[in-house]
Amino acid sequence: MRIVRVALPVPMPQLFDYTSQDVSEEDIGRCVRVPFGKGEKSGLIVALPTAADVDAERLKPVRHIQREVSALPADWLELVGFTARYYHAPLGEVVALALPPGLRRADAVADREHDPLLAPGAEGRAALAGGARPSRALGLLRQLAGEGGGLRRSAIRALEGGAAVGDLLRRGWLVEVRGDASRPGGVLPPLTNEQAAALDAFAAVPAGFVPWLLQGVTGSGKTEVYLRLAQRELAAGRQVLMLVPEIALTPQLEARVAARFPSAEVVSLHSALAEGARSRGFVRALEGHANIVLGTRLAVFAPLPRLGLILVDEEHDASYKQQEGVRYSARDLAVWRARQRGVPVVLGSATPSLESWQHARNGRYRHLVLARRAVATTLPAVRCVDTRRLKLDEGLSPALQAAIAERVARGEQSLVFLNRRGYAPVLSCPACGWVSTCPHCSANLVVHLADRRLRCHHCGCDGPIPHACPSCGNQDIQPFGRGTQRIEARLAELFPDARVLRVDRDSARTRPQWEALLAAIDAGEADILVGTQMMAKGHDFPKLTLVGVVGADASLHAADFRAPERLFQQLMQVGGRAGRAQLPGQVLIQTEYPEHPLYQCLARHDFDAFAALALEERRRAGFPPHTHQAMLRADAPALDDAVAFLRQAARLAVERAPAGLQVYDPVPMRLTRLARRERAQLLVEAGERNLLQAFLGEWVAALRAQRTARDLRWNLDVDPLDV
DNA sequence: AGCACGCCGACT
DNA sequence: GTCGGCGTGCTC
Repeated sequence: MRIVRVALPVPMPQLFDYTSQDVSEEDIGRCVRVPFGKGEKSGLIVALPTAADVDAERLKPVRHIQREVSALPADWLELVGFTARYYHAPLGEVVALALPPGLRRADAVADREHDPLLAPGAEGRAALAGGARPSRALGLLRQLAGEGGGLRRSAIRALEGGAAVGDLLRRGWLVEVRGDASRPGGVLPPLTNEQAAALDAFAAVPAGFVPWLLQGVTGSGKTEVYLRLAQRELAAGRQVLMLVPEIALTPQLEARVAARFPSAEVVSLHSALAEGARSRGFVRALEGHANIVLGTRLAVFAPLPRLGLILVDEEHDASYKQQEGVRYSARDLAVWRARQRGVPVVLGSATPSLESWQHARNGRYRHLVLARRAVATTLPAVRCVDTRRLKLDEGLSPALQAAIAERVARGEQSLVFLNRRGYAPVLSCPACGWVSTCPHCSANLVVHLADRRLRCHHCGCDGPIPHACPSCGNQDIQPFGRGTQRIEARLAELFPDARVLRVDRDSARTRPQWEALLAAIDAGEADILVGTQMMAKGHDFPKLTLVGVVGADASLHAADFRAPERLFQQLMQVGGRAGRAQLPGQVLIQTEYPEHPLYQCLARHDFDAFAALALEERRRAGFPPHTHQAMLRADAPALDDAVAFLRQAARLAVERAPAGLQVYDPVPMRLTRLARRERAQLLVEAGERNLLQAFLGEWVAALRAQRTARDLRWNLDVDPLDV
C-alpha cells in the first residue's frame, strides 16, 4: 500500500493524498481518477510520498490509474511546477491547462489499440505512403499482422471492405512511417548574406542553453532562418518546438513547414483544435514521434523527450500572455524551458519587446539582426502627413486621397489602417449631451451602421440605433468619431470606380469569411482595403503598395506606458505590408505630431533608436523592465467591495513588504465597469524579481486565508502587460 | 470550484 | 408549518 500524491483542478494550493495497492514510480506523471468530496475528479500523480499530509485514516484509495498513455516525464512536471510557483497558481490548475482535456479524463481510454485518437507506437505501425494503393497497404499490414494489435486488424478489415488508405490515415488507424525526417522538400531558397551570417553565428556557438534574439525587419526572411535551424535539429534526430502568436497563423505556417519537411511529422497544438486532435498531437509529442510541434501559447506545455530547439515567432506579441486564469507568458516559459532542457531558444521579431531587446543589448541574449529585406529591394518609404492645418474629409487628408488615387490608377492596392471598428465610436445628442453608453460597462456603445446596431465592444451587448435621443427626444442625433465602416463608406464615395473592401473583426467574423476576404484580396478583387490590426499580421499582399495610417495619435498619449511600444510595433508591422513583392511601398501616417520621436524613428525604420528612447523613459519613470511588477485585481458588483478588499490586501502587503518593495494604492481599472462588474487593481513592484517573488508567495497565502464576500473575485497577474 | 450543512423570510 | 436564501466550511 503506497501513498499517491495528486494534483487536482481545484482553486486551492494543496495537493491531495490517496492510497493505491499497485502503484509504482512509473506511475508518477500519469493521470488518475480519484474520489473527491461527494464525487470524483481526474488529476495527475505528482509524487509517491512516504508519509501523507493528513491522518492515514482519511486517505481514500485511487479509483483508476490511466496506464494506456505514457507518463508525463519529470522535466514536464518541473515545468508545470515552476509555472505554478512563478504565477502563484495551484499546481492542479496549471496541470489542467497544460494537459489536453481529453487526456486528463483518466476514465476515457480503456484500449488504446482500438482508440484512433491515441495512435499506436512506432513499432506497431504499418509503413504506408499517403497515396499508396489499398492492395499495397494490405500487403504491408498482413506482413505485420503477426505482431498485431486490434487497430491493425481493424485497418485490414476496413481495407478489405474497400476503405481508402487516405481515410484510414485521417482516422488515425494507419500512420505513415517516414524515413529521415530532415529531408527537405524541393529546392531550398537561396539565403541572403544576413541570413547566412545569422546561421553561421548560431552554428558557431556550442550546444546548450543559449537565448537568441532574431531581430529582422518585415520581409527579411526570419521564417527561412527558423526552417534552416529546424532542419539541423531534425537531421540530428531532435524535436523542434515552434510557437506562434495566433491560431490564424498556424495553418499557413504548418503548410510551409510540411512542404519543407515532407517526411517529418508536424503536429499543431492550439485551443481551436478538436479534443481528439489535440490529445493525439500531445501524445505524438510525448512519445517522441512528432518531429515538429507548432502551436500557440499552450504548446509551450508540450512534452518533448528529444527537444533540441525552441522558436518563438513574433515574440513581442501580447497573445503569448494569457489574460485570464493562470496568467502565464508562453514566451517567458519558453526561455525557462530552454534553460531547463539545455537547448537554444530563438525569439524572433521585427519589433522585439523592450524586455528582450534589453537582454540582447546587455549580452544576456545573443543578438542576430536581419536589416534588409530578402525579396523586395527596399523597405517602404514612411512619411508623416501633418494634419494640423489640413481640412480632412472624414479623416482622410488630401495627400492620402491623392496617393490612393495614384494606386487605383496603376491597378495597385492601398490599405487604410484604422484600429477602430464600427462606423463611429459613439452616438450622441448635440441638444442635451446624451451619449450612447453601455448599460453594463463603463464604455460607449459603438455605432454599427452596417447592421444598424449600437454595440458594446467589451461585453458584446447590442440594441437598435434609436431614431431620436432617448433623453430629450431630439431627432437629430449624430455619430461622433470614425471607425472602419465610416472610412469605408467615404472611400466608396470618393472612389466610385474602385472596389473597397473592409477587413475587421466584423467583416471577417468566421474562418470562411476571413479566408474569402484573403482570397479576394489575393485575386486582386479589391483596390482599396480598410482594415484594423487584423490586416497587420501574417499575410503578404503582392499588389499592396500603399498603407495609410489614420488615427494613430490616440495611442501616443495614452495612459498605459506600453501604448507607444505597441503603436510602434503595430505601425512597423502594418507598414511592412506595403511593397513586399517587386513593387516599392509607401506608408503615409496622418498625425498632428510629425516631429514626435516615435514617428521619426519609424520613418527611419530605426527600431533600435526607438527602443533606446523608450527604455530610457522607462528607466526614469521606474517602469519595467527596470522593475518587476505584479497586479492584484478584484471585481465585484459594487466598486466599494472591490476597493475594500484591495485596501485590506494593501495592508497585508505593507505588513509583509521587505525593503525595496513598493505597494501602491488600489485604484479603479481604466474600464472600471465590465459586464456588470466593477473592477479595481493594486500594483506591487520591486527592483528584484526574487524579492517580488518571495513577497508574493507570502502575500497570496495571506490573501487566500482572508474570507471574502461570495460575489467578490480576485486574481494575481505576475508581469502584467496592461497596468 | 462544487457541495454539503445551517440558520432566517414569504409561501403552497 | 415548509422551501429556499446564501454564509461557512470542507474536500485527501
